[in-house]
Amino acid sequence: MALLADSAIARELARDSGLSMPDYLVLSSLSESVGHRRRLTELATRMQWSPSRLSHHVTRMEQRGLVTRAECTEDLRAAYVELTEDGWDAIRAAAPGHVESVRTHLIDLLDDADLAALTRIGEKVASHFGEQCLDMGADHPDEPGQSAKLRPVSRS
Amino acid sequence: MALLADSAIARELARDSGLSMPDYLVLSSLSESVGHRRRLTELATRMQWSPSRLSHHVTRMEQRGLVTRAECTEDLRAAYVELTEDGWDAIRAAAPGHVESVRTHLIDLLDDADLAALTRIGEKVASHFGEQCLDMGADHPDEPGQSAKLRPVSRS
DNA sequence: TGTGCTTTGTTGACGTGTCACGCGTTACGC
DNA sequence: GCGTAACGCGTGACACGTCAACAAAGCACA
Repeated sequence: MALLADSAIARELARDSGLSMPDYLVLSSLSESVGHRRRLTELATRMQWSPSRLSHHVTRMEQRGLVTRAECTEDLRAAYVELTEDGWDAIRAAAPGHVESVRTHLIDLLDDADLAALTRIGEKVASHFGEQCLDMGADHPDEPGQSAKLRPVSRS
Repeated sequence: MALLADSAIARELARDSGLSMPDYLVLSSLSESVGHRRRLTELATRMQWSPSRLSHHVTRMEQRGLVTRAECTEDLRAAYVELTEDGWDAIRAAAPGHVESVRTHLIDLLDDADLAALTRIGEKVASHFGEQCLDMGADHPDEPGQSAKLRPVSRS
């Protein structure tokens, strides 16, 4: 079910933009942040990732030139992850195709009742666990990085 | 949503039985098969896995003594995967706790309408893709290996 | 000041999964 | 039969994640 959709969407993303799904999520989240940068832990909690996971992934993305690490003068333990030019280009190029892909492989298949049921189920399961999957609001919707939320879509 | 449930269920499985989710799936599928054995490709298609993935995973499970490879005399290219004693013990020990876990973390949270919606959505998405996620029927329900289908559960 | 706890992040080992490729076997057209 | 294509499987390189251990910086408090 969702797994099928997921992997198809991921494949299309990789094919069309050379980005993996995690790449996309990181770039997207950074692109929504002030100054296109963010503290590692902050980004990790925001994305519900473990710090370790993010650190590993940032390392890989750094090697491909999509992001950089920058040190934080106020707190010497901390580190910033920052979008590079290439990273910004990449996410800008990838976003439209990706949301399109999500739409055709998932959203458009379902009617309003399905979508409602889906979000309802999501909420139940989420609240059964520790919650905090709520939203914690994007503070600077900058342009790309549509989080592909499950809200109904006004089809043309 | 499903991701949360998934990982919680996987964690419990690992804690209680030392099996990973993929381990469980392989063992479960084998336990439902005639002679507790199956051709690699056959098993792979049945599980919707790539042959490569299954091969890798069987290698790992082989090292832990859960399954064995056996050669196939009719077709020398082919190979069987076979449940060992230990593998059979492992799946038998793990199954009840696992279905219980699925129940408490997913099924029991949802009412009938939710479950109906979930299967409906699943079908839509599945049929949008190549289908064949239909059933291809287990040919020898032997005992364990409950596939954790999304059918409503008669609660006591 | 020093002592110990917390926070932040990195690292290594390892399990898992994909993709591309190679090798031997089988099937098939001629 | 014989050449070739298709099949079944294994493998290596690499991406992705988790877990546990660790280092360094901040912080609290006597």
